[in-house]
Formats: sequence, C-alpha cells, structure tokens
Amino acid sequence: MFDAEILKLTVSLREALDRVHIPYPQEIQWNPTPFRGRWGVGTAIAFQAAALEGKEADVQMRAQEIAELAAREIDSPAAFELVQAEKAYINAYFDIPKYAARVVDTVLQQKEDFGRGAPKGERVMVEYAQPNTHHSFHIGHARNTVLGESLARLVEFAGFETVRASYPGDIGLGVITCVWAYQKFHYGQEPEGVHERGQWLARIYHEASTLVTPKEDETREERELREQYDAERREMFRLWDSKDPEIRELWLKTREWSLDELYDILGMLGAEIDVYFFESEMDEPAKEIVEELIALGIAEDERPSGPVFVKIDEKLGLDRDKYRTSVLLRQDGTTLYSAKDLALAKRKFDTYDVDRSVYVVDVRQSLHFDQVFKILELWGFEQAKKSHHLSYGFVTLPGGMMSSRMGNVVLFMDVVAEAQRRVLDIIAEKNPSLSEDERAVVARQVGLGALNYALISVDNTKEIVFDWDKALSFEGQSAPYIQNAHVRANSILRKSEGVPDEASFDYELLEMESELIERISQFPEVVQRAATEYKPLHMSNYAFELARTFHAFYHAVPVLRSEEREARIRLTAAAKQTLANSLRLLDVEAPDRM
RNA sequence: GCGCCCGUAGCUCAGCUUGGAUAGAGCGUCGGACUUCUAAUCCGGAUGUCGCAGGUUCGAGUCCUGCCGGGCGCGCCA
Repeated sequence: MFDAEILKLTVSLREALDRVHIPYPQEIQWNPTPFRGRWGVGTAIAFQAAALEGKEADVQMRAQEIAELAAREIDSPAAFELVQAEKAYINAYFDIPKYAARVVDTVLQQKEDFGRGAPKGERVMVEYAQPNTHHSFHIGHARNTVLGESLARLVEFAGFETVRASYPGDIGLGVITCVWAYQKFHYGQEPEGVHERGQWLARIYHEASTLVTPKEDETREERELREQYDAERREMFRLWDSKDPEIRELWLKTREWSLDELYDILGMLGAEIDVYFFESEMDEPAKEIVEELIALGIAEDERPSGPVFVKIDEKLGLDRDKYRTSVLLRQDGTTLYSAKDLALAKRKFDTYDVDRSVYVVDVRQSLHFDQVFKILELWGFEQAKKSHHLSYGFVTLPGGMMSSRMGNVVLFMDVVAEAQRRVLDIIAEKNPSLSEDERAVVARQVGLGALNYALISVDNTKEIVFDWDKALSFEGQSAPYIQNAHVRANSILRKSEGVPDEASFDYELLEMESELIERISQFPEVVQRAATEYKPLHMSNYAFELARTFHAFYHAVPVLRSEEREARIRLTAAAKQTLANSLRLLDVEAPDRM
C-alpha cells in the first residue's frame, strides 16, 4: 500500500550508493522489519554490495560499513522518519503519525473494497465443485469447494474478471450402477427432504457397488448373481449411450435429486456458480474433437482393434516417460474422461473467452491434467500455458481413504450439524444473553467457519486426516479466533456510539498500536499474492496474524477510556473492516456477536 | 522402472515461489492475568541434528544433485 513511498526510498538509496561509489545489484528488495512495535522496511542490499566487491574480505563487516555509509548518506524521503543501519541491514522506519492516519483513513473510506486490486483485464475461470452425482457430498468435496470458492473470491478481489464453473460428473459406470439399483430395488420410492433423499441415493449407490464387487470365497450362486447384475448395469449403460428414453428419464430424475443437494450445499457455502458444465454434455463434442486430433496427426487411431490415444512424450520429443500416453476413446469408440476434458477446455477457451483456466481437482489427477494441458498445447491453444491444476491432498479418515463406493465417508452435512451443536453448547456457557434467533445464526456462521478454515489453512499439497476435534476447533488458530477478534472490535464500536470522521495519530503510539496498523497495511499485498499464486493459504495465515495482533492490541491498549479515544476508535474500526474483508475471502462469515 | 507431492518442536502445521536479522504458530505442558472495551482472549517459561549426505553461495529450512522414509499416479476408471 506504500509502493510509491518505497519506490522513492529505493531511488534515494540508489543515489546515495552512487554518490559513495558503491556498486550494488539492480533489484533492491524491501521487507518488513522484524522488530515488534516498530513499523518499517529493510533491505539486505549491503550484503550483496559487499559480496560484489569480491575479495576475501569479511562480507559481514564490510556489509555493516556499507549499510552505515548508506544510512548516513541517504536523503531520506518524507515518508520515513529514520533510516538506519542495523546488523548490516538498511532499515527505514515510517513516519508513524502521518502514515498511521493514512492507513486508517484508507480503510474506513474504502470499507469492503479495502484491498481490492485494480482491474487486470484478464478473465479467469475457476472450476471447482465437481462431485459425482448419485453420490453424497462428503468432507473431501467440502475441501474442494471451499478451496475453489476462496480462490475465486481472491482472484476476483485481486482484479481479475472471474467466472465460477462447476463440472458435476453426472455420467459413468458408477452413476449408472446407482440408477440400475434404484430401478431394480427401489423404484418409486422417494424420501422427503433434499438431503435425506440425496443421502438415500448415495446409500443405494453403495449397496449396488457391493452387489457387483467380487467377494472372497463367493459361492457359484453368488458369483452367477453378481455377474448377472454386472451385465445388467452394463446393458443399462449401453442403453443410456444409445439415448434410450426410459433410461435417460430415470437418470435425469435421480440426477436431479443429487443436484438439489449440491445446490443447497453450494448455497450454504456462498458459492454462486456462474456456469454448470455437465460431463454428459461433453460426450458428443469430445467425439468430434478426437476426430480432429486424429486428422491433425496428434492422435493415433487403432480402432477397431485398439483405442484412440496420444503419445505425448513422443509428440513433444521427450525420450523419457513423463507425460506418457493419454487414451481418448475406448476401442468401441466411447469417450473417456481425457477426451471430455479436452472438449470442456475448448469450450472454456472459445465460448467463455478465458485467459486463465484454473482447475481445483484432487492430486490423483495431476498426470491427467498435465496430459490435457500438453495436448491442448500441441493442438495450438495458447491459453494452455495459463491453465493451472490447483491440486490438493485428500481428506482421509484415521482408518484410511474415504470412498463413496465403500460407503465409509464423513458426510458434510453431518459435520455441519455437529459443528453447530458444539457452537450452541459454547454459546450457552459463554454468552447466554444471545437470543434464540441470534444463536442459530451464530452457530451456523461459527460452525461452518471453523470447518472451512480448517480445510483452507493447511497447504493444498498436504493430506488432511479428518479429526472431529481438530476440524471443529474453536480455539487458537481457527476461524472462531478470528471471528472473535471481529466481535471484540465490534463490541468496542457498539459502545463508542459512532466512529469519529477523522482523528490524528500525532502522539506516541503504543507498540501494539503501530503493529496493528502495520498489519492492516499489508492486507492489499496479501490479496495479490494469494490470488496470483493461487494460494488461499496465504490469506488464512494473514487473517490469523491480523486477529492475533488485534487480540494483543485489545488487551494492551485501552480504547474508550483513553486520551487517544478518537484515533483508537478509528483504528478499531479499520481493524474490524480488515478482519471482515479477510474472512470474506476465506469464505467465512464475520459475526457481530458470538 | 518412471513421474508428481510430502518429510520443520511430543502432536498438527506455517515459513521454501523472491536465499539474509535469534527458525515461527496452534494444540499439549508448566506458571500467571477476568469488580476494568465479551477470557472462544492475553502474558511468560520449557521443548528443534529444519529426513540424511554432498554441492552452489559472503550467507541455505529456502536453490542444485544423490540417497532414505511416506503418499499418489503411470494407454481403453474418473
């Protein structure tokens, strides 16, 4: 937020070093100083300058000399009250009274837009929320959705035009297996309630999977029955493929039950999807595309004695196995996932005109996306280079992998219900004055927030072993901790009877005050970093740090009964706003009371 | 066999993209702080061969190479 000031500082430093004839590298990098209660930036340029002089000289000592020389010589820009050499670093400290007011004024003026980046003139599509239909939404899907939604909010706020896309897997042998079992064993049944019905369908899927999975020591009768069932579901898939009206209708009806549940959950998570692509819709375009790739000589066609595939490594001229071979069509000409993803990518590029395409999909599909991007490149799509697979590790159970097919999943709705129960218990104990209505709202905000934060505050590359107590932690590094900072700020503001229109920070600030101001001022940079690196984790870390700083401020600095009441009320309001903006980007709501 | 990811405090994890100031949090543990803006909080203590070995560098948790351990994946599942 002080780019201009820091640029001036860089220019001044360069001039100073030139005057004393010290060579230095082109790039001068400034980072926040690590000292508590002092607000400034520092650079390690003196080390590099000392090293440039070469020789066997003691770089450490020479660096300190250079830093001192530079600090003495520099014509310090107005923004900084002091430039000094410390441990061979050149540190510049902000003129706090002036810049504290500027930070706070900016936040209070821009409000929910504080931190928003300038328009970048690029369109990003974020694809997430791709659960299979006819299954149930479990905690692993929640990781995907929360990660995707947070990323979408970040890139949008950072200044990209953003399109949210969902790509439900609504067809495949698994889906058909469920439809088959519904028709054979449960036809005409339909439980009440969106989630009850969705979960019931998922149980049918699990039952059906068990029926068609070979058991150990099965008897001949069991085997024959299983093989008969397997043949029936495959026949149903064939009928689906040939657009049999009865099967299609059955499939659409049950699909809708799953989608109803998905829409409801996306609503709870505040994910407003702009475009739904369905896997089933990619089937026909995929076939056309494969023909084109064959004609272009990119894909090889061995039908009917073999499949259609692309030997990617060979096409790229690699002599090692890296991207391997991607099979696009089965021997019988039916499409595979790879072909459908090519069709989807083409539609994104052509119809939606996206410059960057991000796929939030679990890590098992890393090779698949590497292959898709490379084939798109071979095909001539420039955007393929700006396509990114944001992969994430699975959410597993202490006992191992979750699997809808095996029926051992932790359902998202169950976790949400438990989270809300736990929050209500804590409210009963800590804040009994809340009304019934408020309690219900707060339970949802805090319960869901805790869960979302737990899923987002671990690096996406890492596996999460689901643990109820960890996922629903309300203390320490957690959403409730951050929400509570917001509540405390709000509580002060409620009692302050308004926020003064302006206030001067022309007094000796306490350590925690300047620290809080510095932290707030970092928010816009964190937005940019999280968005351009596709890493919501940066924001979750920042939000926690900001909350921690605020809690410390809250304890150490009296606001309402102090000489500096006006300024501190404004600072509190700025902190509250920045906390709210941070939480929003993490897909966590910011309650006013809890 | 090949490819990708992970290995940091008792446990769970930040920090690695852009090498630099005593390696940070949370949980747990020990000790303190509620007549004072909500204690879902704060303050302080203890706890580290940053998987191992080399290399590059004035400087490596961070970059490079090899190895070890774990996970995932590798032509007709998605």
